[in-house]
Amino acid sequence: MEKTPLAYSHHNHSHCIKDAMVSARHLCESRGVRLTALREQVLELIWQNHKPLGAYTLMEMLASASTRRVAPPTVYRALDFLLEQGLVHRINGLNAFIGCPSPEKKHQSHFLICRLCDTAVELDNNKLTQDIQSSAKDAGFVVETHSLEVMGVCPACTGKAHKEGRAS
Amino acid sequence: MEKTPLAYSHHNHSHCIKDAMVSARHLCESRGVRLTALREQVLELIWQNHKPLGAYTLMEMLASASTRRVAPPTVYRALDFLLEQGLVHRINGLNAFIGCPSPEKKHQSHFLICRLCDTAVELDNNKLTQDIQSSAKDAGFVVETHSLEVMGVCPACTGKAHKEGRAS
DNA sequence: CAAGGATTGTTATAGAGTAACATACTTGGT
DNA sequence: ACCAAGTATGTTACTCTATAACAATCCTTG
Repeated sequence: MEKTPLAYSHHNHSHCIKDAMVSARHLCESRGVRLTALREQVLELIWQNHKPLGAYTLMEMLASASTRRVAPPTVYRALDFLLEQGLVHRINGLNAFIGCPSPEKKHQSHFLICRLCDTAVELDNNKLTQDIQSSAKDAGFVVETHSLEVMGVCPACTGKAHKEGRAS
Repeated sequence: MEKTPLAYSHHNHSHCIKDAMVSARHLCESRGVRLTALREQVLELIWQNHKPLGAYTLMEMLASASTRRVAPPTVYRALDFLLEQGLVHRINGLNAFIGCPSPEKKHQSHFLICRLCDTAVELDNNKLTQDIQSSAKDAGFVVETHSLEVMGVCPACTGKAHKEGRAS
């Protein structure tokens, strides 16, 4: 327990959002792809907090933000774009999506997902990626992508549980 | 590339099935849980090959095997039981289920999933589990379970691709 | 054999994702 | 400025995955 990820502590989350939006705009510009109003809006909604959001939740958020009704393809197409550009990741175990904190560099996603508060933190652990690749290679397998999802309890929730334990 | 998993080579698959069924029966007996006819049938269907099967595919197989119609809850309940007992695993990335080759020992599931032939092989790599746990621990996270799904091309399909490459 | 729990059947519905086609918006060439 | 082609979005309908709720049936075990 050395460098606790930001998501686990109180922090000015508007910075997270702003940073994500700024780098998304830069990234899309430099790649010559269009970060349209809709895509930007979806990305911003996803970044509202550090918890993965389902496509249908996003759909409702979009709908309530704009009076008009929003159908599934609208949000799925935006998500497809954001996934392609590496701006968001999909968490298979939850059928949900979360913003990527480092979209500029291609990487495999490793997540710590808290059972209690739903917060999902992306690990940036290159050694793990290499361990996984070498494990697969030992079996003669050619790796293209991989996904690692770790379920458990985050440090913030562990702390709360301790306090409650003492109080009761 | 040392010990190629069995699933990648030609093998007498009836042995795989029989082994799985025998150990499932032993396991359930020793645990005092009931491996009913339905559950046994679902497990046997799952073991038809080394490819993950979706719940609805299993449903159709059940239906066509028994004239009567089979509804989703029937197969999902059997799958829930088999999952609880560790007799099958769920592959989140595919919404599919596959038999566990070593149900007697509790473990985290690591899969190599071939994009070309769909074969999914379970790795038995304790070191990887420990690496993942220590990575999570560094972030102050208490691990309960994890799932690792590696996508790519299996050695059998890599071989075929090479042959085709030469031929054309 | 009766009572209680576990298992399965049945109907309906929720949740996640996509196909197909219509409409609108950009953009580059003339 | 205008048109054509490509890109993006709207709309409708549908498929696939999974579960809720309740009824009927099947074990046990006293």
